[in-house]
Amino acid sequence: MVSRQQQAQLTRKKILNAAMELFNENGFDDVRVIDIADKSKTSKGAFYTHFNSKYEIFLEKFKEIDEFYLAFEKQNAAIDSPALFLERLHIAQARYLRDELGKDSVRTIYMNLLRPSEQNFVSDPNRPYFQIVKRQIEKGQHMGNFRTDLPAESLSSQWAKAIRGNVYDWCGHDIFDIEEELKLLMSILLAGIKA
Amino acid sequence: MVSRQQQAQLTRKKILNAAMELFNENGFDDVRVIDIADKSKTSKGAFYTHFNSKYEIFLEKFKEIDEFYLAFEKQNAAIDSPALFLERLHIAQARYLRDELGKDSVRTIYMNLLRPSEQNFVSDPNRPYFQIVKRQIEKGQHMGNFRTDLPAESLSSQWAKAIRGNVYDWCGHDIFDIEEELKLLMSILLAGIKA
DNA sequence: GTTTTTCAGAGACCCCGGTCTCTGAACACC
DNA sequence: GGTGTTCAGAGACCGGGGTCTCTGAAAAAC
Repeated sequence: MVSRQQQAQLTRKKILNAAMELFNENGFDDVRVIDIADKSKTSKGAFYTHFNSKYEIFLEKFKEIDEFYLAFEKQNAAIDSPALFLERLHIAQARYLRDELGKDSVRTIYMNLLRPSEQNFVSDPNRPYFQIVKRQIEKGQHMGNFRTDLPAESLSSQWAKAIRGNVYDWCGHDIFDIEEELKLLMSILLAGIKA
Repeated sequence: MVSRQQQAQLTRKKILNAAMELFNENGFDDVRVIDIADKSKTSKGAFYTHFNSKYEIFLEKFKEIDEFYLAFEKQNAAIDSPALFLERLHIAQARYLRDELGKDSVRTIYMNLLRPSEQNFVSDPNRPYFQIVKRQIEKGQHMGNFRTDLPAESLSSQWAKAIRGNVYDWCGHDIFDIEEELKLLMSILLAGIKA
């Protein structure tokens, strides 16, 4: 017989796999916790011993977005202009949200981030995204391209908020292409942080 | 006996009043539909003949925000500089959200705006807020203060989105003062739309 | 080896938003 | 006034997220 710990880890994995498949097939709202329990041949009890909520397990899907950012930074280290880097980064981000994750998933995340219990991982300043943006803005300041009346810290957090507004609007609407709108927004933001 | 219509209107009003009191006392999440029915001496059936959801009745509270914008515009018609006008408008808005509505209510609205069924009244371009912002930006363009490579329509909608990002972040966090953050954000946005 | 403790997990249960059905009074028509 | 029709409203019911309790096997204690 396997140890209790091993068994538990296996159960966790079965639940996670079943959930991912179901979310991909049907979207967050149309998957019930009981469906996940059935598909993974476990139970609600098992589900809630391993995850705190249906939303929490959904979030697992998004852990990889940080890898996306880190990969982007590595691949584009050669870009010298911070403005250009930021532009490319965010266009890639917009495409990732639109084409990889999908509007519905992003909507689910943005909704649940406002639940009182959740702490907002999206705007956690330790995430790679922030670090990357901040580094680029610092770089731009040192190069004399960006204004220095505000610290890089402030500029980057304001930048990120504005971007989040774009994402929020996009995922709450039926229409409008996130990439096109993003370009407009960035043309204002970039002009706003230039020296 | 009163007419059926009169009776219905009275019921509607009783429900609305009870709901407003309860929401103010306990906040959206801690008020159940059955509480509203009980307090108004009606029933769930009555509630749902007059309102489509618990959220819909909550929104009634916010209809007045449009009056706030119109009142602001009337009172500040003397401000000649569009940049100054926009700054004052949004600071007043931030205070209104923070002090009149409260973070929790704003959070509830921003959450529910992402429900698939809702159409987003917050970013409806016909609302007074947009009209006001757009008019100021047009004015600034005519005065030669603001850039004209993008139409006022675009500039104002990007502006509004960035502002929404600020509100979204604020109501999803425990900390951070919306007014102070807004000033930082606007210092970037204004610089970004200047000629 | 036997007894005690722990703990993953099954599933009955609770809670609450929203729906459905049924009732009785107001209205329309004669 | 009598008869059929409409519709506001009462409240049973449903669906689904999340909780509680109980069980039986693994781990610990002896």
